[in-house]
Amino acid sequence: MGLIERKERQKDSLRRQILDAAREILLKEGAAKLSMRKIADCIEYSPTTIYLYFKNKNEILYCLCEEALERLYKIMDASGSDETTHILRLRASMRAFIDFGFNEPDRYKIIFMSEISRYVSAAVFLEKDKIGGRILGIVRQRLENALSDSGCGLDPEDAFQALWANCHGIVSLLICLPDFPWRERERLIEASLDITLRGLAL
Amino acid sequence: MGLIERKERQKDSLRRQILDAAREILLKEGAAKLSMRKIADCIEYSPTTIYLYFKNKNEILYCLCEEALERLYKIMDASGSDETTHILRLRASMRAFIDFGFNEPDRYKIIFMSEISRYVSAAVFLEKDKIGGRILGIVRQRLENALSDSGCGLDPEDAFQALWANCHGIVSLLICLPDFPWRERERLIEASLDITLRGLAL
Amino acid sequence: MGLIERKERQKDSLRRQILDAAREILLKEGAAKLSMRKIADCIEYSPTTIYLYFKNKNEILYCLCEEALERLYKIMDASGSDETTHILRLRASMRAFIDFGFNEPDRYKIIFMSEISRYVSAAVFLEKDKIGGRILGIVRQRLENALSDSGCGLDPEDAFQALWANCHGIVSLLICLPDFPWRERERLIEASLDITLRGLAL
Amino acid sequence: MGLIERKERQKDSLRRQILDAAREILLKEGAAKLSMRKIADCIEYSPTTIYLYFKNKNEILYCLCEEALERLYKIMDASGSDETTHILRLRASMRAFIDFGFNEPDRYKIIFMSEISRYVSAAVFLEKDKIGGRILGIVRQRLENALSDSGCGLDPEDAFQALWANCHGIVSLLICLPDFPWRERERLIEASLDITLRGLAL
DNA sequence: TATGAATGAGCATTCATTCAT
DNA sequence: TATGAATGAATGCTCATTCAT
Repeated sequence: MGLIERKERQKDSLRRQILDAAREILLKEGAAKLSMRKIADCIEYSPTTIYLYFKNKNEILYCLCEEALERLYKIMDASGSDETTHILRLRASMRAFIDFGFNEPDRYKIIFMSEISRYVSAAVFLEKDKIGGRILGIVRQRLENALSDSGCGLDPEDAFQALWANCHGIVSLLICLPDFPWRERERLIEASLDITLRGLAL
Repeated sequence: MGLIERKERQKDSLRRQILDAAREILLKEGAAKLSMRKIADCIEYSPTTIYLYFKNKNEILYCLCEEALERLYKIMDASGSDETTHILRLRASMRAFIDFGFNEPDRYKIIFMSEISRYVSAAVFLEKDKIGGRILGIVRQRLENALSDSGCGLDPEDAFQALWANCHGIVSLLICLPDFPWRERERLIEASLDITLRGLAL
Repeated sequence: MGLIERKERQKDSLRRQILDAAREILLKEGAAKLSMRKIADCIEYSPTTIYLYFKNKNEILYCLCEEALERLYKIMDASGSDETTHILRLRASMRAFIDFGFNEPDRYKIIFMSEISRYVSAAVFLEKDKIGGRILGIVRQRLENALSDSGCGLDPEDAFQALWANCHGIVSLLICLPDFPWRERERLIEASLDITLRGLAL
Repeated sequence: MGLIERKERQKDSLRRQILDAAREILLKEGAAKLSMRKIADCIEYSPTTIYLYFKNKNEILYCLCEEALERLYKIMDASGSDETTHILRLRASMRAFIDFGFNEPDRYKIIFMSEISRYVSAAVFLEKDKIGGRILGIVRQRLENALSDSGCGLDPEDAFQALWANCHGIVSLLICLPDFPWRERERLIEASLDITLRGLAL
């Protein structure tokens, strides 16, 4: 392997380290505490060095967002693969979405609840073949399948959008008001899924 | 009369200006970017002056939240008063909640979607007789009434929390991703309400 | 008593209140915590009002210094009146001086150890008939009496200055380094007086 | 050599400038008025830069104090080495202490007369092997030697503390009230030393 | 006599970023 | 490729003081 390639690899590697550090800080200390200096300390390079790999802090956040979307995609894609009916597969992907929100709230927040989401996720969700579009596509497809099974007359896109909103609602509300005396989480999620799916006559 | 009253009014007015400026900044630039100086610049007073009207930054945030909650309460309280069944009253208050989100997104965001909610509204939602608690109480009561009519076995608090989350989901997701090709809003809201209420067997 | 006089009295009275408040804060919370606002709060007038009675904060400190000097004078003047020999009277006034330092350290500091001392006390100590001069006069006289009794050949002014410095040394050092493991205070003071007086052949 | 060394020197130099500026301000305007900004203005760098050389303001104060103490130690350590008796060596170190006060009043004030001493030097004087402790140790040892020669029954620690206070008294009083018509300094110092040592029966 | 309103200057500290090397 | 040095802008907040009334 030639010199150039090795250099390229090394370059990639530090880039990776930066993103990993940034993500770790983000997940551990929250977005407010994520600073260039902290990233630098973490990777044991000088803050200046980071600017050789990323234009600025925002670009790092942008990349984190992309990563988070990829992570969500992978989870959604894997969800429900061993389920036997359309409805169960649909339900599995809704669960996966919600679980992602609770298990990795900072990633969820960066995708759906942060400043940056306005600039990043929006675009990414608009087009079907972008990663955001593919994530939605999974759920949309399963919902369509389930709906066509059930023969109920609901418009699939109406249904999909409402369903997505419901899933988002439960995650974002609990994240925003963590101190509210919520029902035990597992129970609440299941109740919510039950209601939504029954509402869709599924 | 006369002088004192005028002075009082002037004092109130600057207080108002401060809150208005703060709200605007908060919603335009996010909670992290809201600073006393920025408020001061905006109202064209010195930062020091703000401290004559508010003890500190937190008090401003608190007031913003309180104001928004009072507005929401008024709306919720008035909703559905001319409806004839429990279900219709319930549906009316869900609509009112959602409409508030779309008609006054700034206020909605302050209550349910900003980081400040973590410091302020939480407490306000915890206690039944605080304003947040009273807002929720309206919906909770109507839901209970409707559920007891229907005789379905759902736990009312489970149902309430899921229902709240669903209402929040539709508002917050549309606010967060305004560019997504949503179904026409009215149609989407109604579809969502239909689904949720049907899911509750109402 | 006429109106003018009464007004004068009232004016005096608020002036007094201000000084009393300032002194209290000074003694209770230390010089660093003495602020105009705090004085105002304490006397339950607005900060602005203080400026009707004193040009600025410095003038208040100046007055406090004068007061402290008067207090010290009174103490010194009363000291040793029941003692029967020159030496005992001298020793009593040295004790009085040192005790004043420890009992009222903030007053002592304002006279001998503060910024303001540079501007106030200096002048006040230069002239014999100013209060500072009169304080020193008491000790100086007693020392002279004692020395002339003893017939030792020391120059009285040399002796006086050394003696004063010694008294100041013990107070100021203990105030400045309060955490040092000093001998028990009473014992230390007496030892120091013993040494000094013996050094003067008294 | 060359580059690194030069850089090192430059780095040291700015550190020095900061400390020098801080010392100057501290002594000219008092500890309360010493601010990072003022230091920055003085050295014509931005306030931020100071934080590249010192963790925070306290560290600067600490360094100032340490430096001054080191200087005093060096002087005390060298004092009286050519004297032939315990008493003369003791007297030489008292002179050295007093002379340090008059020759380098800035440093003396930092150690013994500023408010910073309360936060910094205290600790440094408490432990025998810290620099402050070592300074005192020199005098204490010489005094003990002299006392044991003389066979007088004074408690050595009592004597030491009184002696220290006396030396401090003469320096600090003359510094505080420079305009007072003091006896010629040399004469006054010697008179004071005579008195103190005679008081100790030495 | 008293005050409410307002301010400019100041504070320690943190941050993202730039520049010369 | 990497960095050390430096900075401008920002943060929340306090204080002594002024001015018009």
